[in-house]
Amino acid sequence: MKKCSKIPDAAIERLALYTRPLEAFMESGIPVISSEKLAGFCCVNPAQVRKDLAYFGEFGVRGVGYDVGDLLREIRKILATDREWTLCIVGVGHLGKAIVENENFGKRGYTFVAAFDNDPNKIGSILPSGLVIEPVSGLEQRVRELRIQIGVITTPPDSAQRVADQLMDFGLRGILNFSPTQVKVPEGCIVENVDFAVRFENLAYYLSKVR
Amino acid sequence: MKKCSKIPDAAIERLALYTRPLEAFMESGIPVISSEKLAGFCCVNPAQVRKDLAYFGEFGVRGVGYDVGDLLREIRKILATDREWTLCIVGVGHLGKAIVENENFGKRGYTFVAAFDNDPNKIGSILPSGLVIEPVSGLEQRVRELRIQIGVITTPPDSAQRVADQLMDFGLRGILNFSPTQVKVPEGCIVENVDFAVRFENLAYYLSKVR
DNA sequence: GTTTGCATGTGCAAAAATTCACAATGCCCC
DNA sequence: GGGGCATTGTGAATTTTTGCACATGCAAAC
Repeated sequence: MKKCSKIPDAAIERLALYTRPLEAFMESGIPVISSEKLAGFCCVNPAQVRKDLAYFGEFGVRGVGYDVGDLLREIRKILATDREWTLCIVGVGHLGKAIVENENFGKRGYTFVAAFDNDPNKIGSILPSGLVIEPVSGLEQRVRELRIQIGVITTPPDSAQRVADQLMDFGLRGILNFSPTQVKVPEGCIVENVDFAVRFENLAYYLSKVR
Repeated sequence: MKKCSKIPDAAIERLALYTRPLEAFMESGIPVISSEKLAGFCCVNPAQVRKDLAYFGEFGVRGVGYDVGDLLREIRKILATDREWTLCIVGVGHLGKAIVENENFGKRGYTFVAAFDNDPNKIGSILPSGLVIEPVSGLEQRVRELRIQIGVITTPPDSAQRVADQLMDFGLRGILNFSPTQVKVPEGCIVENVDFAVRFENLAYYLSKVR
């Protein structure tokens, strides 16, 4: 196992990707998988799979492959998705609601414990999941008392940075920003900006090239 | 201008990113921007900005910078987002609805012309945008008659690939897949898989490293 | 018209990521 | 219990991407 070498961001990204087919194999009762097969499902090179895993340890058996259950457990340990994370969401528009309700999220144990919005018409109403929409003014108190670790931002872009700054002030360290702005955070905090209109723009580019 | 050199995917991704601050400058009436400033807003290296643009032409003025309006127009031309694209969505759950209604999408001229679902309770109901939910059985006819170019998949993961295959059969070439499976498409078709639980998993990883 | 200043565009070097290719090694079968 | 098979783990080669550093060229000032 390598120790000090820096691990590429892309490797972490792929690690998450690998879990998807692994989960499916788990359900189908397939006990063992080779790097070649797994790579096939994820459209990557088999050596890539092995190298990505090698950053963190030796999880396979030579001549055999990887035990599906073990590997899944190991990857979850690496990604730290084997523990409970408490999230809150700020901005309960269509997208915000969809994310809170998303079973893909929920199934993986990312639990939203609070939802905030500034719209007086929304405050007090109850989401299908049972969460009550609270005013943003209560952010500080709630973040602290619920020990919220991750803030998901689904506000309009012009409030995104402000909300992020607030959340950070209140002691939270991780942000998932869905608004189409690059939110910046100080050293020691982490932000993932996920502007998925960008994906559409890429698609448009590549589509305009073919044919 | 380089001609035959292959353009990195990451460059295309960043091009889309650059438009965000550019749009903001546009609104604020800032007429000209330097690669350094723009890079700052996007958290990249100024040389990177210049190089990304250089793949496609010379858009700046030496000693001055880039005209905001011109550059925005040029990037949109490159990304092919200056033209109208007709989209449909398959799977109108929370996420599907959020995407159709998303103003960030709508604002950029990506118009959904049809929405499909298999749930009899949903079929016939009208989305806030005015779109009527149609049965998936009508997919072929509608894709052809509306000349739909891009399919957005927000079904559960186990139907994603099947839906993609159908869409492709019906002549569509581009797919934006939001379900947590890697959808595969034949040569000449393009798919963007956007599994945003992956972003959460990355966040969890990096959060577990700090402190 | 000439000079000065400044930001672009780009060749080249450095760094990073990916892929190859093979030695290492555990399992299964005889 | 030993040999062969299959697949891992990994050093080295390759490819790709990024960043530096500076020559280039435009504009504005004088």
